[in-house]
Amino acid sequence: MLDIKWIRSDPDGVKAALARRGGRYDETIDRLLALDEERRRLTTESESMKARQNAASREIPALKKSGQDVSPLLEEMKRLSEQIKERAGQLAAAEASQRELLLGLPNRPNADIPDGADDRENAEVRRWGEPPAFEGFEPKAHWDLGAALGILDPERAGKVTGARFHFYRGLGARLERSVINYYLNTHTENGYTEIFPPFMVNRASMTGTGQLPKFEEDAFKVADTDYFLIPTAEVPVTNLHRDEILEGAALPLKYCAYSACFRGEAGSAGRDTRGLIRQHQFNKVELVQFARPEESYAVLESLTRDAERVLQGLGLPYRVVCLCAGDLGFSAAKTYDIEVWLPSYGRYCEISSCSNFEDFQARRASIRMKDSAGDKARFVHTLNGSGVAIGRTVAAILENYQNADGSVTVPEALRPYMGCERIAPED
RNA sequence: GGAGAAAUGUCCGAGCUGGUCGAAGGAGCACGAUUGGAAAUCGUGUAUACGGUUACAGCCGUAUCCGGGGUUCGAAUCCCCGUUUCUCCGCCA
Repeated sequence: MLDIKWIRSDPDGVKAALARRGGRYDETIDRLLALDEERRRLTTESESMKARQNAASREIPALKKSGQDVSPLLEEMKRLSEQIKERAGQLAAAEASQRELLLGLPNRPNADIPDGADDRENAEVRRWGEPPAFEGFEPKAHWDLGAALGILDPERAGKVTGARFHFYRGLGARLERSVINYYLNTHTENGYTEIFPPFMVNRASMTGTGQLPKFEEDAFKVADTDYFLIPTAEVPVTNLHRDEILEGAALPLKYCAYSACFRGEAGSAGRDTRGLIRQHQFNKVELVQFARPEESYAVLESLTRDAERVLQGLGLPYRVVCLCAGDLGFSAAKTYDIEVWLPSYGRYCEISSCSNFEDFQARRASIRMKDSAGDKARFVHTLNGSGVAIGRTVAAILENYQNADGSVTVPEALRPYMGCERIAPED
């Protein structure tokens, strides 16, 4: 949520900043300003009426005590009370409309990120590792490897549930579990506190991190409740400190969390229909940090490095790109995507997204900080990044570590978890 | 799932036969006095948000006694709905 004071004091600056995203927000901002003026007028009016009412409330008992007739005053107050109620209704309506418009506005992009309309204009920041050569054979896609090895079974998942779900089997299931454990262990050894969150959250939490109200169609809602299946552990973990004032000395708070993630993937019909890349349910280890505002961009750099660390540990080639303004997510001010090399796609493919939300989420979720008791509380900056997606990691391991005979070599770092060095076709 | 009880400021805890209650009292904390220093004692102070005004001092106003609605001239106090916690029963991993 943007600060209404900023919008009020610099509407043209807001319009210019949001225009970089490519959407049209000028009209919303103009409506917001008009509504804000109306809201403040109603506030002033109703507050002065309430002041009169409160004054009378103090007079009435005294007048009664001295035996005076208070009925004319009561008559006046009855009328006033009705006017106050009328104002209260108007004010509530104005506040609700204003909040709705504010909640619908995306975050302001950081001034330093590149301009651009879509992912073609993202800026590559660095690369790590080399795509494998595959001497003497044509590499297979992970879904073909998975079928041949008997470790991935989307067909039966289609029967049991529906499209975009998978059964993992045998060493496939074990590989998924090993990657989760390897990631969590790496991050907790690196100073992150492990969280195992609820996989369903309420509406306030979904609003706090920015999934609602605008993107309700993307979420799975549990029927007959007000709960949503989480699209990412970012939601429960960021909302862990909703409506709290954090101690400045404790910042940054660093959390990592495994969760299953559930996404409707509305609007992506026909994309990535095969394999593990785009599923309604997938696993992810997420990194979340709560930072002092003045440190948040340094934290974004270190958080991104922390996410990269696990790919380096697995020896998977990747690159880091800085998203251009047009490709930026709704809540983010700046985002680095980490893209892993996927031979079947013949290109780098998103496996992690590390973002600084500045105070956008903190304002929605009311997460503040204070250095000492006398200080005025101010909003923290929230950050998160996948550290990293598990299904896509498994896809990348299968494809990058495949051998000419159809087997897959287990990366060194996973062998203690897997208890084997190779995944070979079942006899 | 059923039946009861509860939710007050940083904490504990009054008020809950509606009226001057932002809210007694205590603890804690801060400052001051006392002391060679400390403990004890005494004194003073001790919420947040928003709006207005102003010299960023301050002052004025509004809101906040779990959340939301209602009754009333007036609600921490009465009524309704919800949430959470506790106790008992049921059910279970």
